[in-house]
Amino acid sequence: MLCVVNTSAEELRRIALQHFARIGFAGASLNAIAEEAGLSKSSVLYHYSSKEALLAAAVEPAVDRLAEVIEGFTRTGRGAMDDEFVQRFVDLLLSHRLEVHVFINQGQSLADIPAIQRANALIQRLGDAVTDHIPTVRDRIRFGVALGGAAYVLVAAAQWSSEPLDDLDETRAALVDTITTLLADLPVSSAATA
Amino acid sequence: MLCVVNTSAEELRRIALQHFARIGFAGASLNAIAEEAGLSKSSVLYHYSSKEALLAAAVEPAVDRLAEVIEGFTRTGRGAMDDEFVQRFVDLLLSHRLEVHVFINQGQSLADIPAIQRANALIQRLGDAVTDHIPTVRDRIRFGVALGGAAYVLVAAAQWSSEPLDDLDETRAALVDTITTLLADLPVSSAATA
DNA sequence: ACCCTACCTGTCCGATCGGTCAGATTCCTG
DNA sequence: CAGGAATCTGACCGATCGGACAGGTAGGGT
Repeated sequence: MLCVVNTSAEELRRIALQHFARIGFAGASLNAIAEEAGLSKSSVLYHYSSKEALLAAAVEPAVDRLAEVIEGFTRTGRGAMDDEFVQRFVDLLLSHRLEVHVFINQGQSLADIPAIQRANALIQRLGDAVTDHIPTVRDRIRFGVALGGAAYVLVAAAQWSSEPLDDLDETRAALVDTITTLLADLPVSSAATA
Repeated sequence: MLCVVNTSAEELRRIALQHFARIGFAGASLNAIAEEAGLSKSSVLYHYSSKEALLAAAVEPAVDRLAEVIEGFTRTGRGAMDDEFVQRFVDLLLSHRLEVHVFINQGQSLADIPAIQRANALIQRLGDAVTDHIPTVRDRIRFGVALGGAAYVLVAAAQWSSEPLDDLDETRAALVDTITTLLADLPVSSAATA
């Protein structure tokens, strides 16, 4: 026990996250995860008491970051739809795209897992805040396309392209630019492009 | 055999599609699908020879439509990024959002199924066409956010909201408007907003 | 009446699932 | 060196998976 953070546990978390994102939580098997990590299924269940615990450990850091971002948005009210929120959101996607992909696409079927439940509540809160501030269907869809599309692009890039993020800074800038463009006309984003 | 299209088979297709979209193909069980349809697992395997065949039947019509839309886009070349393509795409999403959700999010893990393979090839072809016509990373991401975001919004609406599409016409108009806005600056869409 | 087809079912099978447990191995610490 | 915690493993369990198979039932055409 020399390491502060166990290397096997951390590698398992990484591999498991890829499996959960690729074939879904229900479809992923502890055996396959263990095999890719060079361990046995028993060793996986030694580091994480259950499959659900493994999922929780895999997504929890991302949920914490999401909580910070969304809380920073809802706390300051409607004036918060500025460049800072967009940049925080894009950075969250860039550093935790697999986790976001998991609780975006499997959030409903995994609602009984506390960590996922927390993520669902956060997204729900963001949606409610948007619904309150943005009255028209058009603007609400614009908001959804902006944030959802950004999330999709990163996941799709990871799926269909061999080298998705070779130019990370340019990708980040392009995402911020795109979202800002879509949110510029929204009533809630008076200071967006200023 | 009075019906031209078997009612049980069609209802199974519908229910199975919901299960595949919600918990993934690997996680969905024939038992659960059969139970929701009021049948036994054996009856499911009578109408569809295997689980994969059920998936293929569930997504195949949507893949056919996708082929038409993408073929119409790539055939006419770069000038095709007009309102007509956007409208066709939005209509495809509105009428087949569950199917699109399936082969967008599980296309890689289900690549050995012919129908999914066909969908993957189509999306790949669309991506290649975009990559050829759109040189800069910024514009490519803009394109991905537009189409991916539109797909995401409909799926997310189905997941988080109880009544997602009460105002279908307005939703359609808003999606077309949003995508057109994002694609207006792209070099390939000279006739987009004209 | 007959059969034939469509439709549905229960039973059984091998494989795999997540999870438990007892024991082996390693490795730091005193 | 001794000992104890940390790590890892194989054997095993009940449950469930997709699928094969034989049989049962209802209806329509001859």
